[in-house]
Amino acid sequence: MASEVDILGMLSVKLQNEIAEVAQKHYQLTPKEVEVSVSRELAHGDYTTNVALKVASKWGVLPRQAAETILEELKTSRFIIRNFSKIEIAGPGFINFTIKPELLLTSLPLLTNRKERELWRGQRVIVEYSSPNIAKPMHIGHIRSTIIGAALANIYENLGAKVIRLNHLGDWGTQFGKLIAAYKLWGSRTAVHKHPIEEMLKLYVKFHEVMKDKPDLEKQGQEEFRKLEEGDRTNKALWNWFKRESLREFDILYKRLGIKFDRITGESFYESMLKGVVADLLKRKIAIKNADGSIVVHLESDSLSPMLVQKSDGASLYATRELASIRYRASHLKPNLMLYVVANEQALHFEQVFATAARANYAPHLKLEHIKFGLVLGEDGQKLATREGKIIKLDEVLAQAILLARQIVDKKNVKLPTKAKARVAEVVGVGAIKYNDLSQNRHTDITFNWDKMLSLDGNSAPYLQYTYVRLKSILRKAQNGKKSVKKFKLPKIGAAVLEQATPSDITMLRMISRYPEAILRAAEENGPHLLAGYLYELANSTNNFYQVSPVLNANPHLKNLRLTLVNTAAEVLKQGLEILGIEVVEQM
RNA sequence: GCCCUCGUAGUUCAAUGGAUAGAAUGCGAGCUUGCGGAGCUUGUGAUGCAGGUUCGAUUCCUGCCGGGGGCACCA
Repeated sequence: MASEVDILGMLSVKLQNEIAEVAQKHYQLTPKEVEVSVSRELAHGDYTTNVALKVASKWGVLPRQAAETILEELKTSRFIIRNFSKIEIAGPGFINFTIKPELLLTSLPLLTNRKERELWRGQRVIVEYSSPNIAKPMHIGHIRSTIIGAALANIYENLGAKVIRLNHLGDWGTQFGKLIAAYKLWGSRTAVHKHPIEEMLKLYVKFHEVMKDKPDLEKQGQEEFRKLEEGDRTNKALWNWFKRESLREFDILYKRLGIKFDRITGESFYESMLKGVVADLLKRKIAIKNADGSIVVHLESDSLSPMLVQKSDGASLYATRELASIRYRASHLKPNLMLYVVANEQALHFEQVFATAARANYAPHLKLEHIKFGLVLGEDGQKLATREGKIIKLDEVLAQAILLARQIVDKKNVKLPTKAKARVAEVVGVGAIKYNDLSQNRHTDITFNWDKMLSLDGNSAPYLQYTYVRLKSILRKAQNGKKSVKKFKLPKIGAAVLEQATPSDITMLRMISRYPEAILRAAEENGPHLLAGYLYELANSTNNFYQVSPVLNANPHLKNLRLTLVNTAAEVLKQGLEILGIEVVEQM
């Protein structure tokens, strides 16, 4: 668990070795029989590095007497004396080591410097996220992939990786045959041009409604897709147009959400490679051809159901395109890790695709990972289905959130210029929506709820943004109108000032110091909520801190210390929120 | 039937196998000096059931119950 990315990590690793050594010496155990695990946490208001000693199966947890023996020896160690202010046995199996605050103080300036923690330097990471279907509105279900994916991309980038952000559009497949068929039957060029996605969705929904009475319609849709895949001019032109119009609408949303991609390539990009993939799988007997002409990969030996890679009419499938994309990306983009940020409902699909890719060796030296997340369910707790037109549109949710934020700004900060108010409403509204998703474990299903989605109190983005604003306000006052905040340089502070520090100062110092660890853990678990949770705790300590500790009116030594804490906390909050894709403002 | 996933205060969510299971919200009680009350302090209240592994289980394993999703010509 411990990695040497920051002062805490370095101390933990050394401590681990130190204790293992002493334990071995006294109890003649081999290194394998000594297991030392390290955890770092803020416990009982006191920041300590906690070491749980577990010595093989011999005694189970370390007995008290053994712990005391080890403790006595450790107390004479120069390393311990230099770095820790307090050591004590704290319950069965636990020895608490309290790190000297001055060590944390000296490492403060390094915290916001990402060069200090580039564990992923030289690695290439592909993050595929958002990936909406063209011709359909982006609904509330797309928000999770978009926001979680963007945050993960930022997290890996912050750790030094070269990140490639991919938007793999759903722009190919039978659904477009259906849309083309529907357009040919009932479509109007002017209507589609006026409200592209809205109109295309209407056509798609109508197609499925009519299909209930006329099952033949389904075949018609499949036929149109087959023609599209064979290069039919009319169909291709229609498809291109649908795609253009859709992207135009998506861009507005992405801009508002502050989401960027390095490549927007869609499934159709791999169209020319599909036949090659199928032929390759057939040739190497990974896939077999059925009597009806369909081609399938049997995965029973991997305890998976078979995966179809070509339909009996010769058309391709989702899985075929996925395999082609893996093959292409592995050889052209050469990533070390590829993350698919896609809903849990596609778990089987990815297991099948990954298993097949492994057999065909399409992704050597490349780790493929499905970052799955729970669905956003309707207020009735049931799945939201596009086909039935039962959706909550993303742009409506955003508009609502911004509106609500605006009402609050108008009330809370009357003096702010109108332009600034609009900006605050935008940043707060969008931030609240994003944070709502990023602050919770991605695995659970979310039941959509307007009130919760639009909540601006408590554990929410506005709370963090507000904390940042308060800190900046203090810094502005501290520099007394001189220059910009950016140029404000804090004087050096010596360790001696810590003698005057209050518990609240030390808690702040310790909270701030945990920042690198939060980013690391978020990457390890592919869970942005771990970073969000940390930032919330930091904001919490901060609000408590300036409630009880005067900054500007403190004596000069304490004032310097506290200004340093305020400045660093503000910087960490800003940077941390930026990694999550949430903006801050200077006043709100 | 098989597979994935979830089950924690009234509600919405946390908790690398570790210490007294944390927050938010709701409801109750407080906070004029000092930098912004979108805040702070404080009370209230929870691990679906039954086994197993372990010194120790919300966490890992097995079974059951319950919610959601998926299981070849949709994506």
